[in-house]
Amino acid sequence: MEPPRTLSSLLSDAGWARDLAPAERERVAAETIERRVASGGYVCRKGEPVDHWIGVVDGLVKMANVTPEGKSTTFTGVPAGGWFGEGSLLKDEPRRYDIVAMRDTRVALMPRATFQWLLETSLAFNRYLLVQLNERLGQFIGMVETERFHDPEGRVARCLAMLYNPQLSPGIGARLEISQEEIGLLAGVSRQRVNQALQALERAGLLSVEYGAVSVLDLEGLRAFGS
DNA sequence: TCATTAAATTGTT
DNA sequence: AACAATTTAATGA
Repeated sequence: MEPPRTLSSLLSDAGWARDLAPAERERVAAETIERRVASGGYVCRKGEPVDHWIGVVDGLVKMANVTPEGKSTTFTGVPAGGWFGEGSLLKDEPRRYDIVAMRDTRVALMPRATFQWLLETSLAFNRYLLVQLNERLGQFIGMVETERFHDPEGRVARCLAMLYNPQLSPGIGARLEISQEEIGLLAGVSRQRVNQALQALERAGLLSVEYGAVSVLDLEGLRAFGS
């Protein structure tokens, strides 16, 4: 049923690659490499120089920051089909966050030079980055101005709305492969609470829960839930 | 292909 | 946190 996720499918499904000429697409594919990261491993670490724009071919990663005392704060997750790191790449600064694989994951590494070249030549690429930056900004503003942090339903709803973004991953269907435990790690909620919250959100008609996955039925409803 | 088993995930307490 | 129930994946005949 589900086609296997590959580097080439990630590149062909990506919204920013749609308008590329065949030759341009070939160049991107030739210069982008794939790397496996075991569950719990670092894709990249805070403070490292930024040499790549990174896409998630398969799996799930989280952007997090750990204090020396070991307390970790997770900012957001990136599912298969998502790209990240453009902020540090554009500003030419060291990596600001740790990127940790939440399960066995394959990532695509696009060299800085390729990124720059796309930035200068592709309108679709610029549009994609604009939408992505704006989308993130909106989500973080929502997090700041909302008081709903404390109830699990709001946190889970917000977390899923951030993960499932069809605007950034047009090829992705409504189905989001993620376990309730992983949602708990991202939302900062216990797995049990995630379970309860998902059932409540399902009753509200916003999503449907499946084994090892959830299907988003009403993205706007999810976003509005925490506000 | 089917039956059995192990592993992962879910739902409840 | 612990437990049972359910689903999926793996194995071998």
